Amino acid sequence: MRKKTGTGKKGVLENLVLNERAQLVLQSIIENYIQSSEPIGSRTLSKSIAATLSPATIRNIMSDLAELGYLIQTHTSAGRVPTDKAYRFYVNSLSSPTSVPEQIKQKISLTSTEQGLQVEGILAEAVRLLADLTKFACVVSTPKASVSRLQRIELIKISEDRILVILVTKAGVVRDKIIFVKESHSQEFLNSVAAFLNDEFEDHSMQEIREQIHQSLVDDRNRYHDLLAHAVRLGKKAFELNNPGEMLIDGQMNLLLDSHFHEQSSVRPIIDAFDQKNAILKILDDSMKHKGVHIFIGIENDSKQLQGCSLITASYHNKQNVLGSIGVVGPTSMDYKSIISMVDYTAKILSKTITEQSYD
Amino acid sequence: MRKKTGTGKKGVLENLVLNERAQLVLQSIIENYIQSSEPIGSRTLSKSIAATLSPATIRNIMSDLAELGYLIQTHTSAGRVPTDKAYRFYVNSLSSPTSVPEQIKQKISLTSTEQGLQVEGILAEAVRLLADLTKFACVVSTPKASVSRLQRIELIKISEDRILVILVTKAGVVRDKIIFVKESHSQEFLNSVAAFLNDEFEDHSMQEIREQIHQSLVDDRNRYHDLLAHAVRLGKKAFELNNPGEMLIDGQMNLLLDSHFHEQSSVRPIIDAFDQKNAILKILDDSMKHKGVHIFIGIENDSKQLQGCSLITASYHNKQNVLGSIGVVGPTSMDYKSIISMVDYTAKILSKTITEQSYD
DNA sequence: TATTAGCACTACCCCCTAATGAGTGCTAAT
DNA sequence: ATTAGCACTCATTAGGGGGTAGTGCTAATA
Repeated sequence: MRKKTGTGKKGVLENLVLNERAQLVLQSIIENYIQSSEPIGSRTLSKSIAATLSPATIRNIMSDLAELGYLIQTHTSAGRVPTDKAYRFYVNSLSSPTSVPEQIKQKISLTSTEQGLQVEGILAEAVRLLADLTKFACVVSTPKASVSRLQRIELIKISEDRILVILVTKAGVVRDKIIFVKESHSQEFLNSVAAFLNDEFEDHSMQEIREQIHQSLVDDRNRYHDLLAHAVRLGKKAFELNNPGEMLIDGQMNLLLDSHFHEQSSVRPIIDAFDQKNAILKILDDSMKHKGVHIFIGIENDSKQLQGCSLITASYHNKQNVLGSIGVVGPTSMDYKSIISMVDYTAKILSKTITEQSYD
Repeated sequence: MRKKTGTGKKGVLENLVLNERAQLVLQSIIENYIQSSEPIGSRTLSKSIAATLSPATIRNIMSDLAELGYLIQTHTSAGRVPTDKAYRFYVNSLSSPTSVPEQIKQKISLTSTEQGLQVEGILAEAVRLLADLTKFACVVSTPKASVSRLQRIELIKISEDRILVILVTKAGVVRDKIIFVKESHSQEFLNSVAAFLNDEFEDHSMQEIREQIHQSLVDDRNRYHDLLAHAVRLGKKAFELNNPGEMLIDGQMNLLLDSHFHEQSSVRPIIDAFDQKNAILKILDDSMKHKGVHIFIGIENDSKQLQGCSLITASYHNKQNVLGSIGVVGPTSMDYKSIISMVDYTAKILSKTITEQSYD
């Protein structure tokens, strides 16, 4: 640790703000480490750095940066490694959003819409694309059923006591589930019920529909007629909260094979987080609340399992609503600059593709 | 290599068939190796083996087995390791299908049907279950669209030039895709068309439907009336070969973490095979052709990528048809005995669950 | 004749040591 | 304020010896 000159406490810090040179050094360390994923020493740095500083000077600066919590050493005589705090500083200082190189841009195009795939198909392609591009694991949350609006409902008789419900939302998501009934209905009757529900509820949000159905159950009790009664009863079941919100994952393998995670054990908790889903879903949900790219670095994550990695997310939307988020999960020492721009660009293309598809 | 006594060439082999003792030794080596995944020496074996043989005797037998291609040595003074040929011998000699232990049986139960999930949901649960149980990667192929029979078709207007087609098969699979049209149709009109198609084609196989539609296109050219003409035209598009046959994967991670694959590099090609899908799909398809459990050991696989692993598959079915296959992908040194029984049992439960759901 | 005990030999594995080298912190000179 | 120089630390590497688990061969034995 570097001695501070008594009262002045002049070093790298003036009112706890890094001076320009220190910033340069820190930035340089980070970028070097991102590339090599090995501790950076003062000598190597003095060569690669733009400004001409001697190793000794750099050592002093590094010492200060270490004291401020931007760097740590794995052991006494090793080089320095950036902390999560350093990465945070780094991404914050990346004011200018780097544009994606033209050759990458060309790769980011979604063709599944031409094959007539629904939104989930598009999402699957997007997440695969991003995983291939970044060589990390990628996730995307599917549009939330509760906020999206009904396009159409279909009721299909499967057997005497089971009906297949198909819900299509304006956002372009198709969901199906089976409901169980006590009495048998003919397919014709189900058609009438479906027609009624479609007339009544097209363009209403799922949330709204649930409430209204619950309402009518009370209001219309006296002027029951057969169709209405059954429509309400079946509708109630059909619109019950189904799948709570899903996500698609791709490229998990990339994490295992990535050099930044030196030991397998450090990937294990992340894999577990993927299996459990909820921690990651929460992050994706949160990132829907504000526009633009979101960055969660290591220790900043609420979930312990994810504190060994960073997430970069961006929301995607159609004309009217934010639908979900797409993101990459990688080591804290990932190449933020390029990954951020890729996620950003992919999310934009995804939004564009979906918007074009559902003119809605 | 053991010297053969001149003319007789009597050792372990009589007419190229292993004598009983050699079989016992080989089996014991395999079982030991499956457990420890480390080369087996004559001394260790002489202790663990049932019959009381001295290490020297065992060495002689081992030498013969090595010469016959059942065993190899990693280096001169190391123990023996079974070859793929040995595993083949081993599984062939496993005549009696071991029954699944009761406590495992209890774990193998599919609850997704209670949650009103469609066949794909059930498959997803089955493959996850099997992956958790075996600690290897597992795959399942979804029911082939071409062979399954139509339950119902729905046409939903998405925009002026796009129609969402939903196909429900008797096997319980819901498929959706979007088709593009030149002229705009009202939803009412689409309903009529769908009604017509449903009347006409319910319970016909997809293959059949495609042929018949192509037929009518020729036959009915003179007695065109609007509905029919459009029904044929839309139907043609709707029933065009869509998704070529999908598969669900789970537990890929297990492979990376498995001790049998000592170095990561050996898993890489398998991962690639998962990404490309076709090699594995082919195996699953093949395994649909005959009943029971199928075993593909290392070198036996057509695909180079899969020659470092073994696959154990079993088909699942509903009342009438074989629908697809479920299987596990693991190291060649997996515990065949228990894995086989688990795959077998899971496939049976899967079939039972699906059959019960679609009484069809 | 089949089996086994004994023996020489092999090669990996583990542990210890020494040498290397990248890196630091401190101090004194610039 | 910067830098050169120096002593020091500690991970990594290479080399050497002992231990060990294994082999193949031969000769003795049942």
